[in-house]
Amino acid sequence: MAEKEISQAVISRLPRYFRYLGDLKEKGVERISSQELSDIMKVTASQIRQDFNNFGGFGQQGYGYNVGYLYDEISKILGIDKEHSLIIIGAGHLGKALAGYTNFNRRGFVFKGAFDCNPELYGTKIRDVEVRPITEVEDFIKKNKIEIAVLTIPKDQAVPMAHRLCGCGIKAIWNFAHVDLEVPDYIVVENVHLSDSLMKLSYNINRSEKNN
Amino acid sequence: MAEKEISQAVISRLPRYFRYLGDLKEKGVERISSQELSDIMKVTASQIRQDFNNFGGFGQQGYGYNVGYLYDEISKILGIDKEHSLIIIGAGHLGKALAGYTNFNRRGFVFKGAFDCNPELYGTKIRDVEVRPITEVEDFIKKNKIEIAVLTIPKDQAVPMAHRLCGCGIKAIWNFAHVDLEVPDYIVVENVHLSDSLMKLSYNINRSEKNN
DNA sequence: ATTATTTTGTGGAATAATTAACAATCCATT
DNA sequence: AATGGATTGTTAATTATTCCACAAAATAAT
Repeated sequence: MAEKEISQAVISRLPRYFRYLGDLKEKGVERISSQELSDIMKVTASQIRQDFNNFGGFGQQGYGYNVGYLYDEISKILGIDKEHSLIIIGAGHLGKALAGYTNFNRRGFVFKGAFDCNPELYGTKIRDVEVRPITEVEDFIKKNKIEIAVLTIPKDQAVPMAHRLCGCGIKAIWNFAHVDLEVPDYIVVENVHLSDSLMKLSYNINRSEKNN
Repeated sequence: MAEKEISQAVISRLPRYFRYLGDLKEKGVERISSQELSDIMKVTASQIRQDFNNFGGFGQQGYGYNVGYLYDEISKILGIDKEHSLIIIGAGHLGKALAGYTNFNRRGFVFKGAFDCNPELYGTKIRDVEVRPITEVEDFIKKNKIEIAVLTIPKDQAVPMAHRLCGCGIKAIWNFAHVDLEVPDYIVVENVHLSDSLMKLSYNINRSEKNN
């Protein structure tokens, strides 16, 4: 099953297409051409067509793309047409913020559990889910077939925790700790390094001041 | 002052170099070659040298790079050798989480104010900073010369809020709302689209399952 | 039905990013 | 001081990405 590998550059753009198509769908727009989408999204029409073509043509010559159909196809490509179970490790503000995003739930990400090492939090609730001691995490993952672990714990705890998680059937880690995790090939890691993002912003302030 | 424009691909890698150099510095490592750094960071030595050379050579032939010096130079490039004042708009969990990152403070990002439109939050405190009504935001920015506004509010409020902010001397917006902001050229926007990140993760779970 | 118009899918050109290779040059040792 | 070894800075080659242009195919109009 060796399909042509699709570059992460393309994948990174899909959620944005998805977002705009969702908006269009809500507005009742039924069809759209790559040119119209190009105008709205400020990317070239050529790139839009190229991107969609990576997955086989979704459009029709002389017509354009059917918004609803394209929306559904992208959701299949992204794998958000199915449910994904998810636990949050680290019940601080960030963990709570992520658990609270109703948006994620709508997209099929189901929040099933929260864990922390602070005994004061045990039994408290985040969106009807009670916080459990971190010692129970392995069992919980196995029993509930959890796919995704969200790591919102300090960097020094993140590496050993990732190690623990890899042994019990987890498929992916959404990592908010400011550290690179080392995991086996078959485990997916998606990093959100907020401080990196803020430094990029800082650089661009600097640059903008020099140029203007 | 038209220096050669440096690609955002390079800029995106600088914070990661910075992080690793900081770790090395703490461990007391004084010098490092591109090859050694390459082994640790899992990128090519060639890319490391190429990246640093965009800003003029920081190394010395036959010696390598001085860790402390390189660290300082990168911090200057990123503009984190100076202080940046920052306010948070939206005092929910995410806003609180970001305000609480002691890391940011260490990097020179100084948390000066928090704003919300929920009257119940007025006067409550986040790290010794009291939450103010959103109506006061323009005055506050002007009086306190705020550089960065962190947007942690719902998407439908984000666009008009960005518009308000642009008029009062803000330099950059760190945007956590799931929407693209339209701002003038001279305002820097750094987006953190968490749902996009989660969708990418979902795609990669799918892919990983097909390939293994 | 025929023709004109629209718009995709796609091959190839242009641009950008990454990697390889190596001469220049600095450090370290004798 | 001279020699050998190490390692950068930099040019060239390779690979990846983006953009252009147009034939093919469908829609819409007459």
